[in-house]
Amino acid sequence: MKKDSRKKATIYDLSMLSGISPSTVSAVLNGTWRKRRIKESTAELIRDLAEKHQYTTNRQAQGLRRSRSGLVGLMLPVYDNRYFSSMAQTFEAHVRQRGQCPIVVSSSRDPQEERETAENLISYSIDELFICGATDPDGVHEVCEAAGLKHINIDLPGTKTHSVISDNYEGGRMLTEAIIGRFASDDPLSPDELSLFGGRNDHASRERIRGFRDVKRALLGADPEASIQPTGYSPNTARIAFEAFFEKAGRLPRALFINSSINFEGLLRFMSAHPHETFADLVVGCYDYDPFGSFLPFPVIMMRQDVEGMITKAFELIEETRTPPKIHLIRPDLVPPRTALTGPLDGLKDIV
Amino acid sequence: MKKDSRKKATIYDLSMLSGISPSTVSAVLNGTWRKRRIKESTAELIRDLAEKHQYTTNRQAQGLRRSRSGLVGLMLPVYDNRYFSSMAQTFEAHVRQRGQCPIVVSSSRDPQEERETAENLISYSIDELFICGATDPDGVHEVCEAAGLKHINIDLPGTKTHSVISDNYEGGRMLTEAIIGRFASDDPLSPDELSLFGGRNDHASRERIRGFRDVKRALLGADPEASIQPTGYSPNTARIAFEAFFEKAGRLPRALFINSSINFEGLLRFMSAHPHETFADLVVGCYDYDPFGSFLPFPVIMMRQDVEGMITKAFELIEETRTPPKIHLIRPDLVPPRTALTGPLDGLKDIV
DNA sequence: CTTTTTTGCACAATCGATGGTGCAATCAAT
DNA sequence: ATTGATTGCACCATCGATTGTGCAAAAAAG
Repeated sequence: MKKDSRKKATIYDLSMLSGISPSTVSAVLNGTWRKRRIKESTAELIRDLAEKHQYTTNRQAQGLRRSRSGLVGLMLPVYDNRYFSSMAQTFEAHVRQRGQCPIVVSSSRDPQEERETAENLISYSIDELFICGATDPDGVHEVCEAAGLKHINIDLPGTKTHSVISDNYEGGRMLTEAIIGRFASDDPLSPDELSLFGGRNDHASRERIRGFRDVKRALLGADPEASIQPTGYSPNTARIAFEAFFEKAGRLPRALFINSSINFEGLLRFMSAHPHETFADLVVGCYDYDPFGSFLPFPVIMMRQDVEGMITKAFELIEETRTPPKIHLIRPDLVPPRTALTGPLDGLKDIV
Repeated sequence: MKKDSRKKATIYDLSMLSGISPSTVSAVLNGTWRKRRIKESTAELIRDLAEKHQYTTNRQAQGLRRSRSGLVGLMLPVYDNRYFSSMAQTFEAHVRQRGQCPIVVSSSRDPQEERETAENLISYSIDELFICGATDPDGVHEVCEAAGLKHINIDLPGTKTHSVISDNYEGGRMLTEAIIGRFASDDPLSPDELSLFGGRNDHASRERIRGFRDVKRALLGADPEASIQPTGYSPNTARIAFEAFFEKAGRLPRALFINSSINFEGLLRFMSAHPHETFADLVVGCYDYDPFGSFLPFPVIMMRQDVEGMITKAFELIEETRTPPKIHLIRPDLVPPRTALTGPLDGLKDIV
């Protein structure tokens, strides 16, 4: 019946079978047939044939001809935390809704890898690229620009194209205020009892730290230099920093501002090596929301970045290439301890 | 200098510029030039020119010709939990190491969407597909088979091709034993004090439930039917089930077996509506590991599925198409409360 | 019954890379 | 010097879909 059920049917196969020219078959199947004045009955015939032979268009050929692929890319630093995984989840939903195919890749926060990954995606003629949390957004920009690829920065800003990021300064302020607010006025926090851990020398960290400092100075009157410990975005370096602090001070600070949930995992590693009592009076503020993190045995205040808002805004802005690059701030939300928020998964239907 | 720095250079451009034929240029750039007896000096010349003009091969054209794309696909149900996000992270690392390009998509546990997603990926001529946690693996198999695409099941097994999954029965047993073991012999658990929540009618849930029942009967002597509540894989249906139980019984069971971290989030939602005291003597066993979940204020025993092991095995088996389909079990690990394990992120280098 | 207009479709070039084949030029062998 | 082998590369068809163009046949206008 079929020539080789193993090989996919092409427009040429359908052309042979129907005696209709390949170009007409193509027009019918890609929807341009009205414009080409193809008879309704011919179209019908071809559609039936296509269905019968399970025709699907070869996207490589289509992409080659059209020089676009229908693929929309999202480049993430990593997958494995709730902030970035919800970013991927939300992104997917948006792209699918537009009838395109999402493709997500990670680039490990390595500038070199970021550029290579972009090159690679470009070689597949992706239509748009969302650059999320890139260490060197402008480097990636060069690559995209050279290929005429629409792109936009998310989470960490660049200077060469629009960026949609959290309002990290405001977020830093809110979180710091909330942490300090947890302490009663009869037992107030002293400046050296509130430390910041995690992050590195990127825009987000700098802004959060700036917010932290401003609020700390305003409310506690001082901000010793030693209370800031950027440890990079890894659990282990954070753990080591906590251990070091503990060694030196004999205890943890009463209050911690942790720069990301990844760094928070460093605190978990520290915790597993120490008894409960070490954390009896600890208050943690964490920039990033993780539902389980919110229910730990001590008060954990979290900042939830508005992923849905950022993605939505990014989709609007990626079209906008006439105006000069701008940074768009999206306000994050303060999440009180013991709070279970809904997420992108809640939109899915569930079958039992 | 360049004709249009906006359009990427092709082998024809390099051909024009060098006076060397396109086929020779192609051979040099794709590495087959020795086989074609191209002079070293010619190759050198072309390589230099390619470098100078930032040539990168057009993968669509290459894919069209070769009918393979260099893309390796991973289909996930969802991104947004630590099990699947670590799956994506680990998968990426493996694919990159093989010099291919990973592409990850999610299909929302919807059989229809699973098949369409597969079709879609196939139309991009992906080389291999890893089908993870599919609701209808055999449906996806048909699609892959028809296209002659190598594929393999992970996490949930199919009957038509090899599957690599957790040893859910053993895992269910281990977890149930561990939960029961938390209760002292002077205050032992009664059968109706241990309930299972979450999961649906899939292979993984069934096996875990079977393990749960077997151990429960062996150790506690009975297993009332009502103690099993499959709620689907959504936080909210799980929350509702907890609420319902609480309404009826006036309290939660002393011990819970929760079928996945997604369902565990349903417990968090329940918790946020109830005071701490409700959970004072609760013991939870959760199938899936989440580092933050491990540190909640009550004992949480978790099963970590061996993602690295599963991916590694899957890569081995995907080549193996001669032997009849088999299910390969990978043993998960029991994680005691308050344990922070390292994950795929720990392999990345970190720059501060 | 012509001429003009419209309808319906076929033809052929093109996108960029690949690989089988063939043909000069160079070199080795007799 | 003639034949045969080897080297080095160009030519061209091909992968599957798209799209500008052209041309008959049918329909409408005169």
